[in-house]
Amino acid sequence: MSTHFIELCKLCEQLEKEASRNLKVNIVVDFLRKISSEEVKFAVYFITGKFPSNLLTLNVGYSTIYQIIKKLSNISDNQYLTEYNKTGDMGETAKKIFEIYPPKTQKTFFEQPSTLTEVYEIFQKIAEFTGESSRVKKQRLIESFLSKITPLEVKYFIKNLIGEMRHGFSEGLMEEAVAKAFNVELEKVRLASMVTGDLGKVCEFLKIFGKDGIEKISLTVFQPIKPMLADLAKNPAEALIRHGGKTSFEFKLDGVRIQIHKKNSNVKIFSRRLKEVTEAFPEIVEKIKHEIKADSFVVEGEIIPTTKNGKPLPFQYIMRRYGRVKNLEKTIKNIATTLYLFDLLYLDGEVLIGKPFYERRKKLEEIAPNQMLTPQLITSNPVEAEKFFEEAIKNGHEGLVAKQLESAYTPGIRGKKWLKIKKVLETLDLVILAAEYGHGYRHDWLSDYYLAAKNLEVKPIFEKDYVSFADYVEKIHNDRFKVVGKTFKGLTDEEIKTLTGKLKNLILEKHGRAVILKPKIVVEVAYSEIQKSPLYSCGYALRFARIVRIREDKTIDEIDTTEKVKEIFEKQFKTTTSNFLER
DNA sequence: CCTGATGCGTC
DNA sequence: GTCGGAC
DNA sequence: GTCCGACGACGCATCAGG
Repeated sequence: MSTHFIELCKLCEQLEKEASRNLKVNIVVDFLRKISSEEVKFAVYFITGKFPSNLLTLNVGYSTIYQIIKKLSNISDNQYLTEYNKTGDMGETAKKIFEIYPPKTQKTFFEQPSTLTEVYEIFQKIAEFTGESSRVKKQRLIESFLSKITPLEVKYFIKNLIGEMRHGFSEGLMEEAVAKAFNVELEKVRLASMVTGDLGKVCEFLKIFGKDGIEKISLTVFQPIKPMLADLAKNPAEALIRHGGKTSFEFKLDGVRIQIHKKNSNVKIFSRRLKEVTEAFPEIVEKIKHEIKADSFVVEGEIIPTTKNGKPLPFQYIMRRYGRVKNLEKTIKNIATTLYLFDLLYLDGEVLIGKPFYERRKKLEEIAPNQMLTPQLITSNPVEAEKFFEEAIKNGHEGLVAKQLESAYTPGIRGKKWLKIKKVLETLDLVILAAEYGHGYRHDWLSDYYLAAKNLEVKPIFEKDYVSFADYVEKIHNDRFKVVGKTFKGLTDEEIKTLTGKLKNLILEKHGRAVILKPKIVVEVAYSEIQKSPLYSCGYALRFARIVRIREDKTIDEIDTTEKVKEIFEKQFKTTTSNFLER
């Protein structure tokens, strides 16, 4: 017996209205129970709005869907914008538009509503189109499907294309629902989800084999596992307290997190989101083959970009290597990498994720050469810990990760057992030069802010062509300010609401959902790093910028300058890699 | 053959 | 990746 | 303590279109 997509859409509408998590879970539990084993995994994907990334890559985004909605309903940009502004949600907007302007179709009489299987097949087909004119093919397929279904189905089909459900029910609560639906302990569901990377499959397994089916799921070589995550701690001392007085500290390295699976001479490297990236790192594969003394294993670590003699380079460099298929050999010559391992999850037939961290690390030390391990310090002394932290920073790393010695490798339940401690940089005082209306629950507020520093060398760029909105904003202000980033983080909803009111009085120009402002509001901004920017005209951008507070006490004459930004950028890597960066 | 738009995945 | 809000 | 939904910069590949 198959389930209709419209039933699932109605379920999602209920989730959207219901605030209580427990009730949301119960609604989904009932749904999962009555659905067939063939379709239950589709339900899991559609409700959470996420397909396992190794399963489907749609290559359809916001922009394509916007064109489709416009074409099918024949509305103007302004009509769309007016409707979108009411909710800030693309699916809901399409639903409303199609209710008033239904797509012209040749609807067959007696057409049956689509089943979950049929809808999934559409997604599969969308993903399968590649190569020449594939974008048109994807678009046509979506258009023809959207013209056949009801506005409510359109809403959720589009939400699934984008992957933003906005009904407050995501992976975490879905795990709870699955556990409850099949009478299995939540921890077991989470564990199974972690080792398969696919909660839908876990659910299917439970449907077929019943509650004992969960015991059959365990870590397998070449089946990537979801990585254990870390919580944030302010400083090493806090980490020590939270870990009960004694803990293991490791350098926190700024690269890409990877897990490496090996069986005999076969090696595969997987990313944090379980994508295979073996091709991009042939030198790592060789190292693994020759320098680790074991036949089959799963290890976890970080690949960071380095100079030839192993000094860390800025994060941006690793991205030139990551996922690359073109000019791979040449890039390998220019950007070296260094592999650091920090965990061992499986070794020669034995699954180790249930074992305490110190034991896994000990076994890792037995099979891997010392220089391949992340530097570690086990201590109960806050002073020593602080020194170790300073050492990490001095060597050009991000900070430390603290790992409770007794902790198993688990998905994020019962408190995160790993804690990251990151270096703190001095904040910058910047002016808000433009803003954008937000999306979803923030659609009524100017919640995304363009942050700019004072530009001392005022050389207006009237003759120069601007390429980006940020460039245009600078031009409006005669280049007196330079944009160094955008942020939506740090203010409370209440502060955003108040600020929106103030900003509305400063509007110079409106551009769609963006506004250009008189320079007036000064904010103190924190960030984790200053990057080289190919986008902003001043050449620098803040990484992970967030507003610390609004500086009512400061005027725009007192904000920081682009010179200061440049100084901080240069200071960041001075100790380790300045020579490399200058060439 | 080159360039800009678009989407994906890393942090 | 980081943050605030809600349960 | 946990989960969720807001969205950032960057670098790559791919495709559309001149």
